[in-house]
Amino acid sequence: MNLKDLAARLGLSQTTVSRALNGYPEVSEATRQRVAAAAEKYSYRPNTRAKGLATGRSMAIGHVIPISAQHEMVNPVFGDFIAGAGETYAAAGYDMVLSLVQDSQEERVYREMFAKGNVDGIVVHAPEMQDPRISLLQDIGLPFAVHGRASDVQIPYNWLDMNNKNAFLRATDFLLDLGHRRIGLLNGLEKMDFAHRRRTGYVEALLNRGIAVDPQLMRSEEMTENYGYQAVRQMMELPDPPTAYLVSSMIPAIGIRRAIHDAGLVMGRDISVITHDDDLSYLRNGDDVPLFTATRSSVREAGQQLARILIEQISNPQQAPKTKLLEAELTVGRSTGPNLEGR
Amino acid sequence: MNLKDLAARLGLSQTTVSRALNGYPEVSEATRQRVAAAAEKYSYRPNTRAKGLATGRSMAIGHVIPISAQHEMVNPVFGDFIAGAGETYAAAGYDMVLSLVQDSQEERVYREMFAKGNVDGIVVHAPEMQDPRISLLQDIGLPFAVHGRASDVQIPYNWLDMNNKNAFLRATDFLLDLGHRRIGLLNGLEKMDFAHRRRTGYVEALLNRGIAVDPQLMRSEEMTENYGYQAVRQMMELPDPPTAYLVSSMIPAIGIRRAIHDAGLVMGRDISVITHDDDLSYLRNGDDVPLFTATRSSVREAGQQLARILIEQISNPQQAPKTKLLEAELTVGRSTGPNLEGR
DNA sequence: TTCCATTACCAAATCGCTTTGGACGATTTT
DNA sequence: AAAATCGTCCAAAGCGATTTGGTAATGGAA
Repeated sequence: MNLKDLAARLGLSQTTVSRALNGYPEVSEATRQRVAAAAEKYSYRPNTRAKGLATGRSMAIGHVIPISAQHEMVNPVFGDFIAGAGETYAAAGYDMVLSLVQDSQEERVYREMFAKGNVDGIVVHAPEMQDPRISLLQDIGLPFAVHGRASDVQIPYNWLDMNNKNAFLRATDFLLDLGHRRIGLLNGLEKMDFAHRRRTGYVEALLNRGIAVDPQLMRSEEMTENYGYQAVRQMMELPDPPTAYLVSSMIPAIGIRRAIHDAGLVMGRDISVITHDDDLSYLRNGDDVPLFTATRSSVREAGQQLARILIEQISNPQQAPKTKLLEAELTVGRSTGPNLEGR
Repeated sequence: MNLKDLAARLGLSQTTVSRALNGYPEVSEATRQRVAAAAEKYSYRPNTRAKGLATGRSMAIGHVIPISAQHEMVNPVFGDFIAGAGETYAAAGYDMVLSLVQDSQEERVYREMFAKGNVDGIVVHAPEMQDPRISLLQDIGLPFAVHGRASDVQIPYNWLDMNNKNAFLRATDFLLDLGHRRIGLLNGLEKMDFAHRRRTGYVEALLNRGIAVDPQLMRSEEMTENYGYQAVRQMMELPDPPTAYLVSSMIPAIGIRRAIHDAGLVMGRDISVITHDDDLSYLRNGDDVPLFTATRSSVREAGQQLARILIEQISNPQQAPKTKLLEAELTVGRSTGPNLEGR
């Protein structure tokens, strides 16, 4: 059933039917009702491509998920983020189109998306410190919003970020207050902007108390379970091993827990752990009492809000870019306790 | 840059330019070269919507991800699956469009997708035993392929599944061979087809050896870490607790490990665990030696292959449906050992 | 030399929608 | 009573591609 058929069946012109369905005023209330009823009856839905061609808009938003050539890893956070974004899109009538792209090909893909015109805007995932994608998108003039920020990019753009620095500063403070002085940092890849900010918070907290930063206690890798395990095993071998660890995600935190257990120690008593918790749906941090002490910020909510920002930008292109900084909350679980060693 | 402009710049008609770019024979080799060069120079890309309108195809494939209203959980497997599918789509020139939908709304969404015509085919995720989506899609005549199967649906359709029954039969046999007689099953939700098949394999293996099936040892829930933990804690309280567990995914397996540790026991010595492992990129089962004994089958590869099946079906609509059954491999890790109790 | 394929191109129709620029009575204003 | 306004509707022109149904020029066969 297309517009032509529907109009014919109603004895009206396509113009009138189209206007009736799209809420234009130059249609009498009576015929509007009649049209709506018929559209319902025949379950008429305007063809997306035709509508897009006529309006110049595609009612779709692109998410380009970078796949690093070396690791071929999909960020586990991603599922929940798009679940959040998807809710917002659905409510606003947008589709979501996904491209998984080798990071070397990203520029080409963005340009193509624009040229082919199959999205009205783009969400940029996993920004690096000096991310070339931002100025690229600015140049080609495709509306976009970034999940995170790029520290070294100065032009204004839409972003939504968690206050990474503050979260890790507070977490480090919390450990320091418990008497810990040797604190291991298991960060994400250092080129990622969030990892850089987290390290900054950690370092600042230490320096505030006059504690030297020991490079041996800082690691930076892709956040797998095994990374958490191996890194802690190794740090435990140090002459003066950490009594506490700060880690960027629940997944390596689970690896840390394994390493602690394997060493015959008890997490929260012998060794403290704080993790960042993205509040993933399948990896809840305990149901009643949180398992890990954690800085928590829902990535799903981030998805919802960022989608909203982008949609606003699209429907109002000359609007100034919007930004939003979410604060993580520190929830105390059973993975932290006072430093029992010496002093 | 659109076709009209490009044609004008070349002093050719739109027809000829279009034909040159799409490889039709009625264009001289010389002009084809000239057109290709100009297209490259101006980085011309045909507008997707216009092309789609003209050809009647959208070059996009829909993935409808069901979100259960109660749990609001995104299946963790999903990220890796679409990473696999995405590779195939990219190579074949298809886009991927995602809809996250409350499961109550699924029928409406499928019908709309068809009516609006914004996908050429659909991948059905997480089929249940008697899944109404399959006959629905058959009815509305939209090509589709299912990741998994629906036991109670008899009509032929495209699917790709892992041999769930056989995997769990072999895993159970493996535990029985090690002398275990009390084996707990931590399954996924029983309404899901895969969970039903896995239980069938488990039950069959037990019955083959004349061992009675104890309902107290079988659980069926959404596969979170906490589920694994709680279920095992509870089963440990039984008068005659299991000496081994079989679990449907790595995530609850991690919870099981935690429960075992918390009880002061050692996994692989005091209690054996076998998990199914979807080979998720961020949750590898150990780097060198597998941590868990596991039945493994790459969900990413499943994505690749299922996408290929669907694309074939789309480009050749009267072709008979294709099916593919993947066998899981049983890899022995450090989570299993002989039953030390009694006998 | 005439006729017929073949080659290489083009004008215009088409896909299904939105939107522009009227048209035509009925009502209100002057 | 004539003019202006308003409320409803419509025909036709886009949007940017593909595709149908041609035409003119060339070369070989009859």
